[in-house]
Amino acid sequence: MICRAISPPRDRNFFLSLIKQATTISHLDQTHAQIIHNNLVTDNITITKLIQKLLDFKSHVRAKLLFSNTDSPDLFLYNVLIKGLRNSPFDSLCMYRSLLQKHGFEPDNFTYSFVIAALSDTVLWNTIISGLVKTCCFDESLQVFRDMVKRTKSFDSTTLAVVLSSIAELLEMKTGMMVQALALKIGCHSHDHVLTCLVSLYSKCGDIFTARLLFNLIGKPDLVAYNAMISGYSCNGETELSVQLFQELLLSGCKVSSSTIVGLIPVFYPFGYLDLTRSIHGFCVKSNFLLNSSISTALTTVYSRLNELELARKLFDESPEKTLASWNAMISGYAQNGQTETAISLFHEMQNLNIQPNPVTVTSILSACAQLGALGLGKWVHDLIKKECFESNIYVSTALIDMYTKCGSIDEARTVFNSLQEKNVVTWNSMISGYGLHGYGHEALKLFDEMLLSGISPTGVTFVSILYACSHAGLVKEGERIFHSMVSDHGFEPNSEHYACMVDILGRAGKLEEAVEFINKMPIKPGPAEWGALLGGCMVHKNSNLARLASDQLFELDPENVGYRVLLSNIYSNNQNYDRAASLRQVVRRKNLVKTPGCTLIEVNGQQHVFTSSDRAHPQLKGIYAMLEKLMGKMKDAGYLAETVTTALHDVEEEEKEIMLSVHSEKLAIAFGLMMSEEGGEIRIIKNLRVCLDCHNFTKFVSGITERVIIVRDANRFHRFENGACSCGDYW
DNA sequence: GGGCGGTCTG
Repeated sequence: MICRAISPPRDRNFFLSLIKQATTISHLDQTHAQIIHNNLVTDNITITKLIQKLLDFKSHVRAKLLFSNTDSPDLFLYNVLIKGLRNSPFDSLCMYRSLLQKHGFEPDNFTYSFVIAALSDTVLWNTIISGLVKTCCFDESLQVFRDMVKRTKSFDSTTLAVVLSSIAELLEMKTGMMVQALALKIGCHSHDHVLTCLVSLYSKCGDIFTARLLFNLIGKPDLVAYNAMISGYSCNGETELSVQLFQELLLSGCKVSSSTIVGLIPVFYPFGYLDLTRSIHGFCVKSNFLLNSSISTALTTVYSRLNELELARKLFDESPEKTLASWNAMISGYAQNGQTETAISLFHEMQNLNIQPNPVTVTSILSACAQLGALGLGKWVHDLIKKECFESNIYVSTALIDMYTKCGSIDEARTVFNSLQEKNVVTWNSMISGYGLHGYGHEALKLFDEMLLSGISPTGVTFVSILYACSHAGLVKEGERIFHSMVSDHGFEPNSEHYACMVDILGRAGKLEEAVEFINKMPIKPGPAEWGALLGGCMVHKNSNLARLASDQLFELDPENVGYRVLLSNIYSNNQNYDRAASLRQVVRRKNLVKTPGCTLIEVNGQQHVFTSSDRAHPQLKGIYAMLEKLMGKMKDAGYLAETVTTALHDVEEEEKEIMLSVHSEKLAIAFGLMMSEEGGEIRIIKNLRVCLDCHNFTKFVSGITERVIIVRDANRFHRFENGACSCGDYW
């Protein structure tokens, strides 16, 4: 077609006018062919005009191709290209760089104005957005992006890729899909890096199916794309597929990177891939990947989650370059597995090495303090948080609330709660369960309503917390109302924990028959939690027949658990059924089941003291026993009778029982607390088991006689003793 | 263009 149009040789002006008049790309094609025919391709003026016209027609690819075939481009041609490519700022900047590097031209004022025009359109915006993403200001980066879309239409694939990674962090699937639509609109949806970001976004939002479809659209996935997909499978619990893709990558002969391994390590639920973790570990040893701190941190984490703390610690100790994340992984590993003292001592070690903690570190330490009841250390950490300005971090403030409620300072917790600008569902849950722990059922219910009003959706945990609060405050009607609203208003399918809470509510309130009926009507098979709750209710209300029913189920479901046998034995003793009580204890002994020994902790001047039953080890023992004797004398005058019958495990002589009871660990701790504190000061103790009836009674008397407030945290809740009464209303 | 560490129930 083109050949037919070729005419005899013409001069440059002729072609310039042809170019100027061209109204379609095909006109330009014809003109281009004639220029080639007339050997005018080396004429910069003609070629420049041609390129300019191509750029006017937005045919950037053709313009760039023509330019790359130009032997000696001059400054003017460069300027034309930089200006014409301003809507593809990346290309525009590439031209500018090539101008400086390849040809050594001095750019003129026009060059600069064109570069700046390109920059202000897109690159400047992209730089700001990616800067925000790099500093984890994801919300702000989205705001800037929205601004950019509003003010200029010139976002490019780089913008979208950066924004998508931000959206993936925020898990805003809907926004992500809108950006995906924009990508389709401007024709960069099929760009590999955009697709890779989309794979990552869909994986993080849990839609692994779509993620895989998008991955399949990438023609020849590079390592980064593979890494996104491998880690996507892994964090969605598709461990086998993750490993499969990893093997595929290895077979393709590709050299994997540290990111590949980090993504592959199964740190997410479901746990239990110990063998796989060991083989990844082995692979890392062979390929020297353990020198990489990210990999050794990820392995430390997964071993911790598998309860393999020794393996985790070995990795941590052998890691040549410990980052803050390595320390945090190890500390949280200990804290989450209940090795709270080790967590704290590792924290102190870190401090001695002058390594500054970050919000992640203090969150774990606060969790350890909460479990331990270490109020002194918790307050010290709170000061540190204020000093370092970590208060705005939602994890930190939530952990702080949890620490204060579990250390008995519910008012402090509420102060922190009120001061927060941002609260998520976990924050609300912590405060609600805190009120439950302290027996403040009505406050918990009020807070629950406030939470719904503020637009936060409750989770399963919220309902456990609120039902638990109802149970500990004897709020049967309210509990039943919440349970029903959970199903009908919030569309939740109750799980075993929720059913157990309801059994607990009914059982504690003495509605034992109703509780049994409730269990029988459950749509799922009742487990240890439900029967255990029933047994607890039977103990409070001294019903040995139903206790028998519950324990038969429990012994079958959980034969190794001693607690249930002890509970049943207490119920028998209580009904003077000493034979049965004794035979149960025989079973415990014969089966070599170990009863958790009771112990009580008290903090004096920031130092923790632990007492066990009939403790003989404490250096101030003499004083403690003297104090105890003095108290007993005064209490007997006031009408105290040891609750031997209901509490003791053994059918021994009355006097002997009394001696046994008198040395329960909480009594020792209270006596010690009285000795060590100022007149009128509060005493706080923490017990690992549920407080027994006698100790509860004892503490009520002590609070009356000594005019002290005594706060006791037991395995279930808080008791605040004041003027001879307890905040639980003898209901626990 | 991708990766590791943190809060709430029983």
